[in-house]
Amino acid sequence: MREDNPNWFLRWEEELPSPEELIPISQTLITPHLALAFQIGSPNHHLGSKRATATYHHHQKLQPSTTPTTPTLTPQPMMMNSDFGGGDSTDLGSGSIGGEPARTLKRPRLVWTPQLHKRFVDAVGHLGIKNAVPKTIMQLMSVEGLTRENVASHLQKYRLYLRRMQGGNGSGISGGHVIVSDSATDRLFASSPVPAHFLNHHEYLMPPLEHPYMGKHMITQQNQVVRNLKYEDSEHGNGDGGRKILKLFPAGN
DNA sequence: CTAGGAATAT
DNA sequence: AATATTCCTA
Repeated sequence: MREDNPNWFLRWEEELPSPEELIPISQTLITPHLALAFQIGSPNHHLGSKRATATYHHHQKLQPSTTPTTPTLTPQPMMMNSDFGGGDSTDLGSGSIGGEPARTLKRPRLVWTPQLHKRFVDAVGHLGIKNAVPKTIMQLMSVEGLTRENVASHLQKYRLYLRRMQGGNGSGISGGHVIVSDSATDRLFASSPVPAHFLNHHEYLMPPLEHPYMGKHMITQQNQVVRNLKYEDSEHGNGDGGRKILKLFPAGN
């Protein structure tokens, strides 16, 4: 029962409760509008204590691994499970009531799943260092609902991770495989191969691979669904189903 | 005014 | 620890 067990993930996975068992608690019990109107931040009570078994708020649509037809990304802790017939229609804050999109409503904390992170790394890897900035990354990832801030924050962390790795490890990078993986913090980051550009102190070199998608839809808004991206898929620790356009939560719009 | 990035805050 | 928000600068 160690975390260093290479199978911990699988084991953990098997013990995951069925989705039905963990979706009941949700912030969607209250429509975004009502919540806003009544100034109810979130159904989450802020326990002044320290240890509070975080009750996951809000759920997402299920993502059948064998059915990549529904590339709805799940920001929630749940990856491909066994069989699960398309259980969707769990409209999150899609309260399209009145016609006023529940903007100004606090989005739930984004959970960077390995899948999401993979997209992130892919994007960063394909953009050069020069172009790997929050906005661009966000656009390339084309995850609906993902904000620039989300990416910026993650990018900051990611860079710290890379730095830590350059300094205290010389024989880290070998064709894209890093061997250092210690802190739990690094687990997520370690789940995706690190693009060489960021590790090698390449000052400023690295011809940014132009994507046919880039430069096309330079939308300043994040509510736009961009084109399909073709991502290479290398299965590593996570069982990845399919990837296309990911969707976080049907909030805005 | 927009956006990146480090520093803080939760 | 993981994300979010704030603050400063380009």
